[in-house]
Amino acid sequence: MKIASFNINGIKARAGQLAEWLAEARPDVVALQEIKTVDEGFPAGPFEDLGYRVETHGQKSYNGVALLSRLPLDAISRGLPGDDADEQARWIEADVEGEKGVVRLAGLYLPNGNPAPGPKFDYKLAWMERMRARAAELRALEMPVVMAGDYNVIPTDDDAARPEAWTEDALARPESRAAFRRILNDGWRDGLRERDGSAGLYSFWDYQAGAWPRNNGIRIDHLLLSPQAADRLTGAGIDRDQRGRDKPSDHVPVWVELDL
DNA sequence: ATGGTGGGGAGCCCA
Repeated sequence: MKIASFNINGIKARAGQLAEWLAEARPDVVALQEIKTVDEGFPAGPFEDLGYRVETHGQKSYNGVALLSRLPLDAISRGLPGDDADEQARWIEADVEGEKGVVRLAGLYLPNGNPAPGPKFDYKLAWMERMRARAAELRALEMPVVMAGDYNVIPTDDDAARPEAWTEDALARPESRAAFRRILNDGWRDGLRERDGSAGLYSFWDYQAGAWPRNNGIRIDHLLLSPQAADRLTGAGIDRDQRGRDKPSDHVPVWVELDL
């Protein structure tokens, strides 16, 4: 089972590129972030034509996540538990039925948190603690679970071309890295790192200041695996070439392959 | 130090 994550930065602007990438890469299921539309505005047709079922958790203008799957989905749920007053659409879950077994998949768009310090940074850290609580519940299922998405966290200095430029940024501040490590330390594995190391592998290049031609990238899109998922890991990768296309997202797809 | 580029959707907010 090939599971991917892709922050498409606006599905309406990216439907064509996404459909072409799906036809080439043929992931079984994709977690999308920043669809930036309400559910009714999501252009599902092109993806359904490619055999994908579309499940959205949308929001007007900002955020919004979705799952696209050509395998059966079950037990779909929307929203990160732990704060009924939180209206930001950043979390969606489903069971994905593979040939050899079921994977619980969470697609997530973790808050950016800039400027830090400030209320947005406080929201990010509080959201990460809520995520940690949900992750603990998922891990207790003792089944293959994948949490895939834009984490907006640069885990270590190896995950940035210019780490010194990010030291004060919400993506790399010690509090953000510590919160990410706390989740990992509860028993999750970083799929990209697990496979063949990840130093110098990036998933995001800013639109500004020539970040892409200079390869001034960062790795902030991650797939965290429960132990039962990690035991089935057979491959992982980043589809870096997508960043060089016309009108690209500032993120590229990241993926893992599981024997399931 | 500053400003540089995008998406969404209608004047800025967000990244």
